[in-house]
Amino acid sequence: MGLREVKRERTRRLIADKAFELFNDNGFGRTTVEQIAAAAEVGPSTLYRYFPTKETLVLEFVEDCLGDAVSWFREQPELELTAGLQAVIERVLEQLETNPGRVRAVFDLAAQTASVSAHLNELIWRFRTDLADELVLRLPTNNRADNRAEFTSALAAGIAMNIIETVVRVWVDTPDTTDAKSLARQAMSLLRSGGIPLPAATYRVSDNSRYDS
Amino acid sequence: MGLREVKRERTRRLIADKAFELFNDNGFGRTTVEQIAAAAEVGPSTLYRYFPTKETLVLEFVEDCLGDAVSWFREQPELELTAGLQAVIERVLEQLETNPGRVRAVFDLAAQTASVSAHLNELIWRFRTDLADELVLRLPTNNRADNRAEFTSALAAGIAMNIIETVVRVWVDTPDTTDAKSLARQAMSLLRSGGIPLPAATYRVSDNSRYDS
DNA sequence: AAGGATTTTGGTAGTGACTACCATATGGCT
DNA sequence: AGCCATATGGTAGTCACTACCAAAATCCTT
Repeated sequence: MGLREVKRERTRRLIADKAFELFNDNGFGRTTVEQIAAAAEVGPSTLYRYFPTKETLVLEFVEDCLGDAVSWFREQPELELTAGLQAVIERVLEQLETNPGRVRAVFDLAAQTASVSAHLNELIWRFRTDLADELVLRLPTNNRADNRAEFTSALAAGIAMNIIETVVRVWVDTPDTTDAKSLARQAMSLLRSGGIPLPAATYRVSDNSRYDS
Repeated sequence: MGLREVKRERTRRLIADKAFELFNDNGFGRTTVEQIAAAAEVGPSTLYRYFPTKETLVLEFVEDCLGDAVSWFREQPELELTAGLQAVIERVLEQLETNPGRVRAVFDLAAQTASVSAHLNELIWRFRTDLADELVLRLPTNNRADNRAEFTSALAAGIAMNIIETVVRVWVDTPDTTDAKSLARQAMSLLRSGGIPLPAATYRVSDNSRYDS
C-alpha cells in the first residue's frame, strides 16, 4: 500500500471524526458541511469527494457493518439456511459491537433528524434485499414457474433484518446491561416456539366488521 | 364544510396530480418544484405550504394508507392479537388497492430515486413503531420487570410490516395476476407452518426438506 | 350589504446542500 | 530530474427549502 492510500484513509477518518464531533456538539441540522471541511482543514470539494452526502458522514460505519456481513455470507455458500441466517445476524451484531459509541450516536442522530433516519432505513432495506438475493440461491429451485422462492427469501430476510433492528434498538438504549447476541437468540427462540403473535392465516375476522372508508 | 376547505382540497389534489405527471414524464430529479408550481398555477410558497418536501408530493397517498390502518386498529381494542394483525395487514392492502396506479408509480419512483426510497422506508418504519406501540397494549402485562412485551411487540409488528412490504413489491410488479390479500394469506400460512426458514436458535443443523415447495 | 377579522396566497431575499469544471499541487514511477 | 496519474481547492451555479411581508380571498357579524 502506497503513501497515497495511507493519506486517503487518514483524511477520510479525520473528516468523519470531526463531523461527529460537530454533530454531537451542535446537532446535525446546525452543522454545515463547510464547518466540517474547515474543522478537518480540507476544502469542501474534497469533503464531497469522500462523502457524497452529509448523511453518509454519519452512516458509513453502519453501512460497512451491514455490507461486510453480506459479503461474508456470500463467501459461505455451503452454509445451511437456518444456521446461515443466525450467523449473519450475529456477524452484524459483532461488527456493530466493535464501536458501540458510534452506533449509539448514529441512532441518536437518526431519532432527532428525519433525513438521517430515512437514510438509515434505506441502508437497512438494501441489506435486506441483498440478503434475500443471496438466500434465493440457496433455496431448492422449484419446478413451478411462480416466484415462490423469491417470495420466501424476501420474508426470511425481512425477519432476520427485523431481529437485528429490534435487538439493536434495545441494545443502544441499554448498552451496559444488554448482550446483543444473547438477546438475538432469545428473539429466535421466541419466533420458533410461537412466542410471537403471528397474523392468523385463517380468515373469518370478527363478524366481518366492514373495512370500508 | 365551507368554500375554503373545498378550495384547499382542490388545489392540494391539483398540485399532487401535476407533480405526478411531471415526475412520470421527466423523472423526479429532472423536475423542479417551480415547474410543478407553475403547472398547478400556484406560487412556490403555496406549494410548500401544502407539501413541506418534494418527496411528500409522491408519498402522501402511501402515508395516508398506513396512517388510516393504524388509527383504525387503535379503535378496535377488543380485537384479538392474531386476528388483529391480519386485519391490519389486509386493511393496508385494501387501501393501497384503491389506487393501484399511484402505488405503482410510487414504487417506480422509489426504485430509481434514492431520496424517495429513503422517505418511503421512513414511512414504513413509522408504521411499524406505531403498530408496535398499539400491540404492546394488548399483550398481557408480564409481572417481570423486563421489557419482554415491547420486544415481542416490535418483532410482531416487524413481521406484519414485512408481509405487507413483500406482498406489495410482488403486487406492483404484476398487478394484474396478483391478488394482494390472498398473497398475504399465503405468506401468513407459510410463516405459521414453518415454510419460511427462520434463523436457528442453536447451531444444530436441521433438515431443510421443509423448504421444498 | 358592509365592515373588519382571519386565512390563504404570491413574492422577495435569503441559506445551504450539492454539482460541474478547471487550475494547481502532490505522490508514483522511469 | 521529469513525466504521468491522481488528489486538491476554488469558482460559479442549481435547486430545495425557510423566513417574512404585503395583498387577496374567505368568513363572520351587524
